[in-house]
Formats: sequence, C-alpha cells, structure tokens
Amino acid sequence: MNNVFKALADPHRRELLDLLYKENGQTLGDLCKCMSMSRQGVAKHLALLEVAQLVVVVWQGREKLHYLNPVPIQQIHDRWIGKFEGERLQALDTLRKALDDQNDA
Amino acid sequence: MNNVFKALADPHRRELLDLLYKENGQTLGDLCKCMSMSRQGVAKHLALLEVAQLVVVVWQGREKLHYLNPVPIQQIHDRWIGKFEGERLQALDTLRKALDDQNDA
DNA sequence: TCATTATGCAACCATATGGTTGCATGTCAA
DNA sequence: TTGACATGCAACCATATGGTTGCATAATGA
Repeated sequence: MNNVFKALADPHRRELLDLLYKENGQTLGDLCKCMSMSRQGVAKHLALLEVAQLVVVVWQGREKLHYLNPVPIQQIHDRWIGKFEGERLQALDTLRKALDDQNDA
Repeated sequence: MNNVFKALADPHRRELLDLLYKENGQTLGDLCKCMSMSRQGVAKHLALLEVAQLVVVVWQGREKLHYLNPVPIQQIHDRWIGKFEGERLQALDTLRKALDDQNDA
C-alpha cells in the first residue's frame, strides 16, 4: 500500500500511467519517446511502478511490454479514500463551524 | 494536485489524517502525543498537509486546531482514480490476455 | 556471423526529504 | 508581571530520490 502511494507521488510516474491508459502494452522504448528523460531514467520510474504492482510486464522476445494493473488503484479507493468519502459531509460541516467560531472570536 | 499526491506519500502524514479522522480539530500538542517523533517533526508534516489543503487550521488563542478537509481527497477520486475505475475491467482483461500470450509462447 | 536494437546494471551526482536541536515569540493564568 | 505553555523559525545532518553516463547482455534480421 505504501509503495503505491509513493509510486503515485511523482508526476512523471503518473504521466507513465496516463500513457499506458491511452495505449496499454507499450515497450520501454515506446514510452521513452513521450518522456523528456533518458531511457534509464524512465526505466527507473517504471521499476517503481512495477514494485507497486501498478504496472505488470510481459516479455516478448527482447521487448518488455508494460500493462496497467488497475487493482492497486482500486484498493486505494476502497480501503482508504472510501473511508474519508463516507464522512465527507460531516467533516466539511465540522470545518465550517470551526471557521465560523474563529470569525466570531 | 501534485501537492496532494506528495503529501499522501508519507505514512506518517497519512497517520496524521487518520488521527484527525478519529477526532477532528486536534492541536499540534494533541497529535504529538500519538506520534513517536519530535514536536517539530510533526509540525513539518502538518505544514505539508496544510499546503496540500488536506488539513485546515483554526487559531484559538495560542492553540492551533487542525481540521480535516476532505475536498482534495474527493478531487483525487473524481479527477484521477475515477478515470482508471471506468476502464478497470477492460484493463484487467487486456492484462490477462497478455499474460496468456506469454504462457503460450 | 555480425551489426543493430532493446533492455539491464552500476556508479555517480545534485537536490529533496525527514528528522533533529536550539532558540524566539506569543498567550494564558496566578 | 512573570512563569509556564503552545507554537514558530532556522540551522543542521543523514539518507532517499531523481537524474545522468558508461558499459554489459540478449534478441533480431540481413
């Protein structure tokens, strides 16, 4: 779970996920064409995405195909975001009251 | 948006959000009691959460009350996670097929 | 076979990050 | 007023992070 949050923290890595979202199963070379960074730089980012299992790779000959794995994102939603979503309106209400109190004082 | 992702990347900061989820409107001192870290360490983490607007502060005399703001989390869900959710089943299917092809070869 | 292509591995570097300590400031209460 | 309490600010340090370069390895195709 922590690996997923950390992997999502970098904008370049989110960009890579976007690229795979647009076209799944791209090679490292494909992805490099869209990123202004050395191949090794891109490879490092992809490695972190793999560790977080946000990306799954399939070898085909000498080519490494990268596929999006939506499961970790779903888990973050279910186990983490969902929790805050449920209490969202209440939290907003508490916050408004606190700000009102501050203005009164 | 990037600030939010970055703020969520650290487990201590997610812990702070959890603490505020359990009890909203805590002071820095309150939060420090639950964290095994110096007060200044906690304050630094809270500062990042404030920048990301995940936490909103209200001054009351010499006390700084911290409140959860659920809006950024909701935005991440709507603008980012929701996108991948829609194509989730398709992405999983594509992934399975790719893995099958690999096994065949 | 051999040049080319796709990728991996390792060293290296600059900067960001997460933590500490020490001291300063502002508020409360006796 | 004064001491105690809640917090802020700044310097400092170790390590993590994001990037590079150079070289190694493996598959493809002429």
